[in-house]
Amino acid sequence: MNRYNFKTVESKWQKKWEEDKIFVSKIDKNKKKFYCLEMFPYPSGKIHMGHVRNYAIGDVLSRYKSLKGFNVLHPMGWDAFGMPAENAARENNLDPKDWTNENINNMKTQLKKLGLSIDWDREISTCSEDYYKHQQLFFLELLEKNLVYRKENYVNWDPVDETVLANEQVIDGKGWRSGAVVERKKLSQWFFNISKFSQELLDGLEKLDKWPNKVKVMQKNWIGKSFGCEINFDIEGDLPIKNIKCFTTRPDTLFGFSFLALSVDHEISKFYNKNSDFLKFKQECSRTGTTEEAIAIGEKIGFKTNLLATNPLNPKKKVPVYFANFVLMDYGFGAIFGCPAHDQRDFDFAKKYNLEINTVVRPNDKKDNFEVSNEAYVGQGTIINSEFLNGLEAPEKSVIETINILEREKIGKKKINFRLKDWGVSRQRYWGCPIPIVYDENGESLPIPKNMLPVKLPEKINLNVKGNPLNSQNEWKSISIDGKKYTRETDTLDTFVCSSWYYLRFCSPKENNYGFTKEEIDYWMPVDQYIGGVEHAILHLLYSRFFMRAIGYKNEKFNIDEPFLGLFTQGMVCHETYKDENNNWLSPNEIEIRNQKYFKINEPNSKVIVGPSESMSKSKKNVIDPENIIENYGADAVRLFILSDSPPEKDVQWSEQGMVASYKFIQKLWMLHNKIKNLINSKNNNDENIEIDKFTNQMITKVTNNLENFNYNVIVANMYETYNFLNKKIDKNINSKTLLISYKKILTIFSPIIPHIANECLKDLNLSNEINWPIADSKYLNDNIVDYVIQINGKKRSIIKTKKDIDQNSLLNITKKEKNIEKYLQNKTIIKIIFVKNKLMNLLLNE
RNA sequence: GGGCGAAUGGCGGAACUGGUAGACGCGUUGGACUCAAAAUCCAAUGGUAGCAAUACUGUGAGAGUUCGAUUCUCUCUUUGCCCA
Repeated sequence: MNRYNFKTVESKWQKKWEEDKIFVSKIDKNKKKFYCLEMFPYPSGKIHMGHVRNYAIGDVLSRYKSLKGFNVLHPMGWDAFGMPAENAARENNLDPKDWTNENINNMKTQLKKLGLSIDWDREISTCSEDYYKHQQLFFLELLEKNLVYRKENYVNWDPVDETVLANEQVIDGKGWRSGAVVERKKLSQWFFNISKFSQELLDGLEKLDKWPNKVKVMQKNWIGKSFGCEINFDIEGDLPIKNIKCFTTRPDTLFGFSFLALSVDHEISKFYNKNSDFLKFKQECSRTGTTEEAIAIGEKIGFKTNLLATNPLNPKKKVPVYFANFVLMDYGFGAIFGCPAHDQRDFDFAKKYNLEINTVVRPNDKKDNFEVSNEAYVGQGTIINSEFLNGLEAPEKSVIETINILEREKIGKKKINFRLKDWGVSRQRYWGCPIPIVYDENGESLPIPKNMLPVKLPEKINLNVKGNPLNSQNEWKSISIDGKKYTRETDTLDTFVCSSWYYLRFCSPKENNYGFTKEEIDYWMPVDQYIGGVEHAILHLLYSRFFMRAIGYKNEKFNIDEPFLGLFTQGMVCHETYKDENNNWLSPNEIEIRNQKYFKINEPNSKVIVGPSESMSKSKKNVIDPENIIENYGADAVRLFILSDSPPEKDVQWSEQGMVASYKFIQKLWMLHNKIKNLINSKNNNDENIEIDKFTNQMITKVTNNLENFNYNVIVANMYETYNFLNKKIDKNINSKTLLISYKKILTIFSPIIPHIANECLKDLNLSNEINWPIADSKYLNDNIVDYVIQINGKKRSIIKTKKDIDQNSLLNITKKEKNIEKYLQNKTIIKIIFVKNKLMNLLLNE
């Protein structure tokens, strides 16, 4: 018997699958389709353990569905545009395209070594012209449908790098790379009108019953529908301003109105553009962040104007108007009415500027003379001090009632507000999809004629310039259309645009005229199971859901609204963290463990501080490279381990010991296989061994259920159980025919997890043809002997093996003779019997 | 601060619709093989008491519903994620 050589076996099968085009998918209308998609990777250079886990999960599902007879689409591609390529290219004086393509080749080789059942014929890369030219056409289509527009917007501007920063690139108000203080700058940018679909995107969530609830809740909160009212406040003062509009969700607290606050970007600010105090104030505001969090924590500051606002419900009352740093132009109308007693931000502001704090809601357990003191009261209660609103239940009834009054008096209007803002898609970067727009000499924008697409990205250009490298490409920038000269748009599209429709492209990867064909998406779409990290729970998924609606908008031929029928979010791969005595991170391969003590390798006196297990990251050095692991232990063992230790939706701890155990288990399977093979070849004709049939059929049921519910870690346990069972039984005399039939089924049900060795074993016994997912035979599922749990007063006292479907009295008679039960029954009477058929009998005795 | 989850041996985790808690793996301990070690194999392994049969106890804490609760309800504690 030879030792199992995973290297030869795995590469043999991977080669065979590729040569036989096993995973190449074609439309087959006689078969039910199954579209399994994992989030495609960014080609950073190497795969990491997170990829291994993600793709292992998807591969198990794909292989299972194939065996079940589905026509499976399981493609892979590359999210290949984006900043890392541009940065890496700049640092190493390379071309982003070369860098990216090299990484793709490298990662593809690595992925192939995992033995994934991927249809590589459908491979796509978002940075290839073949892909982005269709995206440019989509852009123009959306523009025609008025779903794309251009507007001025504030961005985080790094004055040293002369570049726009994403929010997460601003750290403590400074650029992540240059360290320069970030400024707010107004830039003209392109926007997708996602907010047009706010309500639809919210309603669509209801249908997604195969999505994790938490993701739906996150999306719902992100869309942030709120019910309220816009109110027009009359203004008096030294400016030609008659009124200001505010949005509020709490119009019922209007009698507590004590100031009106404006965003520094409010249109009224134009009257203060020459006021140096105001400009100074504005500067100060831009320093405190604009995130909602920064506003909640930060100090509330204001700039007082000479304007007065009138309370529409109480016209005698006039209150000051301020500019304030906690009012955002993005929300409502960039103006709020301040009610300090019932909003904490307003409260902080009022305290600072000595403004009135008028209580208008009391908690239900307080009296009408209740007054807010140390903090705003935002809970439920009853309206007080508000004339005709007094006594209303707040906020439910009082809000509706107040809106009715305001509408009747023509002071305000009911309004639904969404937190979801339009999607800014302009990026001042080179390595992205060019926006197919040109400008005439007046700066008016014009779409590029469709027959002039694609707008190709210029290649091999100098990236070591400040700002967007495309800006200095004068030759590329100038273009003539119908003899007239224009300048190209130099912004490129956010990479989220690329990933908003790639799943359509997988249906028609080679189609040249359009992003997809109707026939192909009608067959394959929607994605039946989408698998990826929860970090994309909001943006990527929301943008994709929007993009389908946008393509389908005013387009009768396209009627997909939800691209992903099922969603599964897998957990992260974690590892312990290590530091030396100087607080420097250490990587796991700088560590050795002896007698449960940690040292630096070859330094027995060194100190290593073991930190908590955290998700693998380069910065903490707690990274395990999949390439080495696959090399040392093989793909089957890695797949087995990465799926074994935790449920797929939860984080998993990487453990070297666990990895070794999985490797050893693969070896043990091979030894068991050889034992089984010998037995089968011995042509043993003993009586059929029912036990093995029973076990196999019950296992089929278990594994099938576990697959359907993503309990992949339990399937690994089922595999060990099966091994333990067979390893024990195999020494006895078993009918070789029965064994062969069961063994084939067993290998089949575990093959999605460990495809190489499973196929090798099947092949070794000439079982390779016609492999289908086995169906459990119900005659083996229902035992005619069952274990009855016998309880006395609710406590388990015995287990009785008996015939199935026995009646209560017969069971009671058997029970009474049971040795361990007799003693409990002495001198007691049974006052009640609870009898659960084929499960349990509980005897209640008097005391 | 708000929303959504989670809490089970030394560790990772099982337990179908309320019905044998701890499957399976890791680790640990003991044994076999070996001159020895590694590897492998066998056995034990929630806690307490006991030679044992067995008994008591036990799923973050406290209550409740129930013949019966890891599972359902309420309160609390800790913790994770998301939004702030």
